[in-house]
Amino acid sequence: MARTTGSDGEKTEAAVREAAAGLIARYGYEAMSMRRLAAEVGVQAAALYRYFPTKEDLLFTLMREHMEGLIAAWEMARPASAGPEARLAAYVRNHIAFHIERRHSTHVSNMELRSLSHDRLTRILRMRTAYEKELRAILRDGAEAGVFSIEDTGLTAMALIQMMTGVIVWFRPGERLSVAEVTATYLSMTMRLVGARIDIGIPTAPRVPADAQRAL
Amino acid sequence: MARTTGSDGEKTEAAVREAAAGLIARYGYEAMSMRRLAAEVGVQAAALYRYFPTKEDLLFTLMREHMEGLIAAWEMARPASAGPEARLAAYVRNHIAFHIERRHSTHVSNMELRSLSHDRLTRILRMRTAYEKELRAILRDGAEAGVFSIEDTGLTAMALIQMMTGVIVWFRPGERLSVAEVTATYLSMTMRLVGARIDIGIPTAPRVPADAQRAL
DNA sequence: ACGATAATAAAACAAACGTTCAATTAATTC
DNA sequence: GAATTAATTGAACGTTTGTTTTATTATCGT
Repeated sequence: MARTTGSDGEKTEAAVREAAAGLIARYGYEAMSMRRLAAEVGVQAAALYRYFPTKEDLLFTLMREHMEGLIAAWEMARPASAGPEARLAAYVRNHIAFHIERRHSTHVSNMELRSLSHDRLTRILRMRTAYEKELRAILRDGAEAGVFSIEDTGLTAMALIQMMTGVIVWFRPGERLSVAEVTATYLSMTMRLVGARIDIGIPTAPRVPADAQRAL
Repeated sequence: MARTTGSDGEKTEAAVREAAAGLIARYGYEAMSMRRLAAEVGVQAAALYRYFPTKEDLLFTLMREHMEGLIAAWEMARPASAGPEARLAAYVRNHIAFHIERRHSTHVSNMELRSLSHDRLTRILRMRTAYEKELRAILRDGAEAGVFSIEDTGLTAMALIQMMTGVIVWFRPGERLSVAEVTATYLSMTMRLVGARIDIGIPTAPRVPADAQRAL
């Protein structure tokens, strides 16, 4: 009734993170009890407190690492120097790929913000704002360069992000559409939405050519 | 310690509904206790059970009435016979207006589905699907008539709905933009997104003419 | 082989939860 | 004005919650 054979702190902590993201995504933060989480990991509830002082610490860790991962992914994917269209395309591709790959933590980071304390909420929102600022900069540059037609940069950025993040609500891998197909379609919807004239770079998608593309 | 002067069943029930929508939207269904809700209404927790047998019944009632209201609003707003552009414009206007007006119940209906029992979840999703089907029909008609350029009808419908519903996440009345301005901008973003050539009907918005509208 | 430490189990805590029940008073009906 | 019904209170029930404490065992460095 104590330490079990083969137990390893790092592995347990990783298992807790993953199980927590899954359970919170499915049932919600408040609905997930520490005992249920412990059972999912195959451990007693008290063991969780060796890795996370409180339940909220666990939630905050998941969110912080999600946002850090998102920003890091964008910094890797960001083109060093390119036109607004190419930068926007890179942003869309990175955003959709990241959010589909990390569905659970995306759900957590988007739906459970209200369960954070004021300070921690502020810190997460700061990261989010920094990430969204990148998109606004791209849109502004494109509008000033005359390659985009945008009425309101901030509003367009929010609309695009909501649209893209919404993928995780209905997308299930292995159903009608592949990730590449979804990404390609969202890319052309984005380009049309911002008023870009040409559909730059859909090279990754071996997709059936669109039946009606006259507007471009 | 019993019936209070001036107490009225109908008024209390309405107050419970409204307070519940607000509390659930702010703190989440699981985080809202029946005692907290009762305190908000100015009543004891036991009194709530005169109107709603269980907490989940209350949640389901809020969601069902939200969806019924949304569908009813669309049936009122739907043009009897008009082209796809006008029908799409009506859909967008109705959707945004309804969701901004009923921010709280929208939040509830979108975020708390997982707290419903299987049967009730099915019933709510059925209503939602019926509502979304209207949009898909408009998009399909427009694509077939050649006035829209759409790659994937279902995917475009989901993208539009996510984009429009997302308004409630950041929009706060009385800030930078008015409802009319937001609606007008979303309308033209929608029209561009579906590849419509002309921007039919933005007559309701006394907006500063967009600085860059070259694509239309 | 052994001491130190890492990892866990088991039991317990007070607090909060949804819900029920009997008692009590206001409003309505006849 | 008495009888009936509507609306609510206050107290209580058994569970479940997040968390703490203490004891116990596995692992690792030496």
